[in-house]
Amino acid sequence: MENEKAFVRHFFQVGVPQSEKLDIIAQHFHEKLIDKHDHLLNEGKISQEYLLLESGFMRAYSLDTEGNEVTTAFYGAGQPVFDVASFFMRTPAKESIQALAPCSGWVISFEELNKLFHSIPEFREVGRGILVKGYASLKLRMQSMITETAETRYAMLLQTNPEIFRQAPLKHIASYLGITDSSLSRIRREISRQHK
Amino acid sequence: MENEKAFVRHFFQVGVPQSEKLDIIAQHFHEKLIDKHDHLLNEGKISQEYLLLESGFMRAYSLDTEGNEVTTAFYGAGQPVFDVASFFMRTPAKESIQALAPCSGWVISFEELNKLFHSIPEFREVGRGILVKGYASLKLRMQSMITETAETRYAMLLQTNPEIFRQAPLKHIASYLGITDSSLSRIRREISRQHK
DNA sequence: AGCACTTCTTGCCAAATGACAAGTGGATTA
DNA sequence: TAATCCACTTGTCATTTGGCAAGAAGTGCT
Repeated sequence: MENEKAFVRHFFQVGVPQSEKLDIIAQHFHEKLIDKHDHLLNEGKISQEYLLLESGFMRAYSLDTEGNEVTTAFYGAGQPVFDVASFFMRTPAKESIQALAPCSGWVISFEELNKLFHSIPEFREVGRGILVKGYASLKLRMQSMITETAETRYAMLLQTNPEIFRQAPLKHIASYLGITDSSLSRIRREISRQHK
Repeated sequence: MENEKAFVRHFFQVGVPQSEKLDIIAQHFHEKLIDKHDHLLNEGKISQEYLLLESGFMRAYSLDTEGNEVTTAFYGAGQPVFDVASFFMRTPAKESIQALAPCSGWVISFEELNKLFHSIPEFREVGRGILVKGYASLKLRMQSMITETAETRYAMLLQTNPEIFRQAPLKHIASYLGITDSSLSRIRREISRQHK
């Protein structure tokens, strides 16, 4: 049996308990390696691959009207990585997805994923859950952006996602938090002063 | 025939062309009227109703840590209205949904909606499309929050969703834009000066 | 009509953040 | 090794925004 795809099977095991169905699901995923700094998706292209990231670290980013990069998401091992709008609506992506470390994972195409959704009800429930959770966390982030200061947002990110700070340069984290890298640097100085 | 449910049928007609399937779908929706200022959903409750708004105007809002209301969404006629996370994950809602004008529409329960999703593939495609579009527009809003000034966000909202300004008080619009009502007032003054 | 309440504006000042430029140290590369 | 680039910090100053309080105008209720 394809024991190399243990990661894929494990990922869906809670939602799809039956081993035979897990087999079918796992069959449709293919291994994917991405070098550091390489892209899974480029702005303007249509997202073709739904990736389950087994190891490594990635980020999504887009360009604002002045051409500055804005990091919109970070992805660690164990997370699904794809551009929701581009992948499901088959429209050109408004952002790029890039590896910040050497990455390995498993991909499936839109057509294959849809086939599985149609043939395995539990699998499409998992798929919907992934969408809904992404939606919910984006909403939380928006809420935090509106109601909290940059310093609080920084402190919370550091507490809840410390791995981001080990893998991403501060300028990416700054734009993710909605501030400039200078401001982030000042915030860090203030916090380090308080901790003396 | 249930011609009173023409709105529901029309809503799904593009995604579900077959009249017999539209019949089945329409059968599962029930009429709902909401008085001005009344709630479709209260924070802490589990969202039970997926609403298609036929007429009226609504908003979603939550409370920040200091107890201030933050408006997170506006809904006009023709839009689906529900708390994605609460409805699909069956968890307590983090926000409330309130009518800003007398509303009428059509609701379906989680169980009934799921039944339809499982039995009518085209219908679940429409359902996914609604989710994905909501996700995409929330992402756009986050991008705008990060890269644009409050004045630009105001100007764009006024241009793209002028109906909001006819139906919602400025304080709701302000928190939706991520600023205080005082700041919004100042922004409006500056813009009106420029237009002289 | 009268009263309370809400909405919106405005002024004043403080705090947060941005823009720009310079400088340091580390990593990479020719 | 030298040159270059990148990440991060820091300083200065301008701009944006918030907090707070007051007031005008409109709305709704009794």
